Amino acid sequence: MARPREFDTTEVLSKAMDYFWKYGYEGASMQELVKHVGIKAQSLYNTYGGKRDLFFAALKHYVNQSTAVHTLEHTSSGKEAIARVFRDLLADLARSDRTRGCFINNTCVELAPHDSEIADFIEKERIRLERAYYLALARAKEQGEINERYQDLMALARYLNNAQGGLMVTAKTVTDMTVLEDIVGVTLSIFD
Amino acid sequence: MARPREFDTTEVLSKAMDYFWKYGYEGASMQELVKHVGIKAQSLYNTYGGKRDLFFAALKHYVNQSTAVHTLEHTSSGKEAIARVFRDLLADLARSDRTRGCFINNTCVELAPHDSEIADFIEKERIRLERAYYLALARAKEQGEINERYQDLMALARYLNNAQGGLMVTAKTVTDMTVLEDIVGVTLSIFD
DNA sequence: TTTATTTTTTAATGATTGTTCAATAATATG
DNA sequence: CATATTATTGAACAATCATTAAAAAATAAA
Repeated sequence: MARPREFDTTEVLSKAMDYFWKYGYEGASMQELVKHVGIKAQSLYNTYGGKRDLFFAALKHYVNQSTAVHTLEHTSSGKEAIARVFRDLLADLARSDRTRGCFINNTCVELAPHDSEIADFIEKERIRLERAYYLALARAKEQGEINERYQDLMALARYLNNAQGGLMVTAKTVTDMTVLEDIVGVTLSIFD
Repeated sequence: MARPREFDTTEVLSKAMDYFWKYGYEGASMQELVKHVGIKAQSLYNTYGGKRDLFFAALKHYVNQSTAVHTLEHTSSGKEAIARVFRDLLADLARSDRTRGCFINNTCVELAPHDSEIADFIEKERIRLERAYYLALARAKEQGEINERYQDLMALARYLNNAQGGLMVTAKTVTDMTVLEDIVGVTLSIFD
């Protein structure tokens, strides 16, 4: 009935995500982003709406392709699941560009204070990760992997979530991987 | 010899800090900032230089008026010094606007990847705080306040610094203070 | 009081911002 | 093939951006 789209929707979204992830919302200009994603401005506005809509879509795309929750849910040992999340994080930080940080955290810092809808989305993501940590901790407890002096598993989950978020911010300026390894080492020492 | 300045230099700088702290660098417009600080644009440019110069000056002003390092250095008990830093942090978060977060952390997220001079400044600040934590931990160790299974005091200092940074990011979306209290509780439980 | 120097004021600068207009091109269905 | 519908193209839009030009105002020293 009509002319078909010539680009892959999620491919362009992924490129837009890369750009916003690197430059943030205010730091990104649509004219530069247009060059980066490889389609013309009008096509972009037709398919995704305005800048904020595209940004929000990119943010949702980010959480869909992130792996922490999946790792926490699909590793049988609770303690090992948590350790693996942090191990994977360190491996990523050693491999890729550390300065990009976590897109969710970046957005939390930049936009959450000025966009309540995005703030709500981020808070729900935080709770989703918190729950995943909690369930892994509950499994760990059943398996006798939790030191008895820690009774409040929800507090532990929040603590781990916080450490993870902190790590992605700390990694933005730190060049020495030892710093990040030290942080993870002590963070996970509560299991010893 | 010449016409005297009609405004207080550090007073205006403090107002500029408030504005940049709230809106970030890219999110802040000079025309709005001018209204907020109460002097005309030309006076602003005469005294502080361009937008980035003013922002950098505001950031330096922020670290000069921050209290964590001072608290760590001027509390005799090392353990108590560290506990007090986190207690003060929680009190601040309960009292004032949580969404502002920490100006250094905000800037670390927004600008560190694109401005190496600012990244260097932030990294030096991180190291300064890390050292303050380390010295407090060394005092704590002398006073027998450190569990013997923790030998690497620098790793502990980095861990505490990371938890503090994470807390300021987490606080941006969290409305329930219990979450933040849980985080601090578990973070400091390594001393038990 | 005159002069030299600097601040303040008002208005404007060119560049860049996000977004859209108008025209052309490409498809599916009738 | 003709038509309806949507995608792409290239140029343009008003608004806002950081910054500054030019003139008036205020002071200290001569």
